[in-house]
Amino acid sequence: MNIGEVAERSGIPPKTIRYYEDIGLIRPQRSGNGYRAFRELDVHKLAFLGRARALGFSIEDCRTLLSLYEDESRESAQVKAIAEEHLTAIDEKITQLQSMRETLSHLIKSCHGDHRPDCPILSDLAGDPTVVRTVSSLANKAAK
Amino acid sequence: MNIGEVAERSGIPPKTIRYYEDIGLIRPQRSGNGYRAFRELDVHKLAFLGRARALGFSIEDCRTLLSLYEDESRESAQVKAIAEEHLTAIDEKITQLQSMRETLSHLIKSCHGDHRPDCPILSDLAGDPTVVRTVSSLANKAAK
DNA sequence: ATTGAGCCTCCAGTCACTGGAAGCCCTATA
DNA sequence: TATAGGGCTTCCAGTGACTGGAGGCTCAAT
Repeated sequence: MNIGEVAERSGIPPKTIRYYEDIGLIRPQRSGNGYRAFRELDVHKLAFLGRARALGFSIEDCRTLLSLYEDESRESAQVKAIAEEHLTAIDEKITQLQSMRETLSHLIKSCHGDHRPDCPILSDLAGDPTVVRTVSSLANKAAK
Repeated sequence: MNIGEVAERSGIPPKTIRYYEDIGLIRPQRSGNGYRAFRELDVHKLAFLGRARALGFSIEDCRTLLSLYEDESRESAQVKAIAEEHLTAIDEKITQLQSMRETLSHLIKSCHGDHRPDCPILSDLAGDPTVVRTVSSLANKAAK
């Protein structure tokens, strides 16, 4: 199987497949003409990677998950630990984004959005404490 | 004012301040010894940038926001439009993360997390449809 | 005079790809 | 048989927003 067909079947673009080989996630064989020769196993691995990436796992997590998948003496606790750590990271990101969202939507609501220059969004960014006043506390959090 | 004091007062690390000068966000003057010589204006701008970044605006958005801030003939609608577009992007990210979170937490719940190798998380990543079956739909979405 | 902190520039690395250039290989058609 | 094209190859560079480190200059205090 050539890279094009594998890309089609796994949903991973050719460029990315080559990249994954570069960093050692897959090791396709080679044909006499220098083309990569993929087996079913490779397609399977790539699909695995695609799903893991879609869940937001880092490449290094994917590497570990793949090696656990291939390790018949693994303990499911190892996998679960990685997943739980990742879930925690996702929760933190969500919390941070929701905090931004909160502040931003308040600011947007308070802005007329017309032809006049007066703008509470800019005033707040400029540090004017007479307006909505929620961003600087956010900035403090981000700095920590 | 030297860079250290400015970093302290604005909350932006020295490295980042130099970077912001590199990309033209600020233009501090120079002393005879080659040190950057910051004025109050610069500190103010850096604090502005810090707050905008804390709200998740991209550097290019920050550049535009800063120029609007300095433009007395701006229209608040221009600022509001940028903020609204950013809010939409944040909402999309939150939605995507929540979808990951959903799937991941289901998988985690279904995994015993003990010394045995059986693991629904890995089964799902491997594409086994007999298990929880939520990731592949997620992968499809991400591919689009 | 020396020490140490603070400042300078420049280069490289992060993460996970993605785009593009230059060139080889394979198949089909004229 | 010549050629056109599409697919494959490698290698290099760029993305965003910094961050770390090396090597070296300046300044204030001892």
